[in-house]
Amino acid sequence: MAEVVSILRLSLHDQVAARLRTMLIEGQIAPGAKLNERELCERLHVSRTPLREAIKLLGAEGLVDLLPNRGAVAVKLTEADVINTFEVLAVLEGTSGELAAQRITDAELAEVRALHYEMLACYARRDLSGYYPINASIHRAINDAAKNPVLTATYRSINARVQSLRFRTNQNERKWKLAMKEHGAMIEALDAHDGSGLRQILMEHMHHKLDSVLDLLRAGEIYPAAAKA
Amino acid sequence: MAEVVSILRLSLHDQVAARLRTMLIEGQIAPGAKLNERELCERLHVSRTPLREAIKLLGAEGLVDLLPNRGAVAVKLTEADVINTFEVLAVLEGTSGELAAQRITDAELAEVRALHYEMLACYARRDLSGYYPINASIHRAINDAAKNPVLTATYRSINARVQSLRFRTNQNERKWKLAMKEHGAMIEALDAHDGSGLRQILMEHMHHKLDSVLDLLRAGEIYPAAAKA
DNA sequence: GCCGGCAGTTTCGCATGCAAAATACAACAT
DNA sequence: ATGTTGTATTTTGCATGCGAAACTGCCGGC
Repeated sequence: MAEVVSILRLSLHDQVAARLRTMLIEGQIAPGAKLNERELCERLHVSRTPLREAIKLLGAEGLVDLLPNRGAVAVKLTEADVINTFEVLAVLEGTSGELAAQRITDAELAEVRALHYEMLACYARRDLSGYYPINASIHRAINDAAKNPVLTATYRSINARVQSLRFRTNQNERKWKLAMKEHGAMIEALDAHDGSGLRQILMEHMHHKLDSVLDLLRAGEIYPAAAKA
Repeated sequence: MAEVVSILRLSLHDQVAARLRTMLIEGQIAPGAKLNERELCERLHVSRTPLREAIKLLGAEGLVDLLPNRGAVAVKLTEADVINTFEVLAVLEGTSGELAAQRITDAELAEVRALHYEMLACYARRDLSGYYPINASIHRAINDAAKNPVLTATYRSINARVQSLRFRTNQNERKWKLAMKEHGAMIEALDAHDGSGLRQILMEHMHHKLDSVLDLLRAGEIYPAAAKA
């Protein structure tokens, strides 16, 4: 009945996986919640086969836990999980930076710089909703400049697991200002093609982000009692 | 009719995935080969549903390429793919070492040392088939000592993609000797809890391994014409 | 002689049906 | 009242069926 958008140049299970991923990241499916097949079938207007295939995919991506004969639940990260995940993310992000500083082209650098200024504009206006996507674009651009698809894919996949948390951290003024300072240093390091410098900056940047996320977690704003399913 | 081993405490699609993974890694399914559903169904004595779910999983793991409406093919890594993969692996392995040096317990260290001597014994006898699993155990032990399950899982997953290549590199004497020397340095670094030192050693170790694999690739012993599907 | 279109066959993707496992609930015994 | 057990319902897992897309070989046109 509803508007069935039918750009069927993508296989159904991929579309389903994408929708579920969004729902998980945006918290429409709460952490720890059970993924009921029948219910999701109705909500997404698909049959169980493609849905099950999509769920298997998300399981491999680490967004849901697959319990044998008991279905799937949205992962509920413990504090330790978050710390471990960020530990890996920091390394990957740092590596991206190191390689990007060595391999970035002038055109790419110009684009990163442009995005940087756009982001500063949002910061000046304290426009959070404009800020987020631009910030993400910058990090993606650096990642791309590293010219290593394996690295990019790995980072994306692991990042997706904590994206729902990162999504919700509302910058306080002090941290936001610090982040902007760090971003300025990133541009300088890229300019100088200073790999190890950029590496350091990005790893620190990620550690600060971890702090924000942990604050949020400890405040219990995500879910009251943190215990892994 | 055949002996259907039925330790059905594991879901079928997981068993299928495990078997396929082994077949891919050991080269029973050649790189670039098409995975025919019906054929595999018969060979593995399962129906298409669990098989398809398993294939989706391997797709997410990066062991097969999923072509929409055209099934799946075993990945055929180009030289660039291999280089990119090892670039990431080197970083992850290096990070494992860095963290392990900081976090390893005395008991774990003792075990690594024991494995190290076992490996040296195999080297002295030039016993390759004994050498490989012990070598793998050492790297796994270091990985575990890093106490970061996310890191371990990520490493495992990416490593699986090139495992089939690593499997086949037959050490020449010079490289083998060098590897032993590096392994000695690893133990020293672990002993000294020298994180950045171990990190360096492991990254170099991986780069040497990359060289071996690339030699093999260029010699065309894996597949004649290297071209990604 | 070569290229483009057209059936036949194969292979894939999705829907559905059925059986087994897990869960929920209730009645019973202690 | 509580713990236990037996039963009903839900939910998952696997098999199969059907429609559609892609590959094969062939024929005719240029």
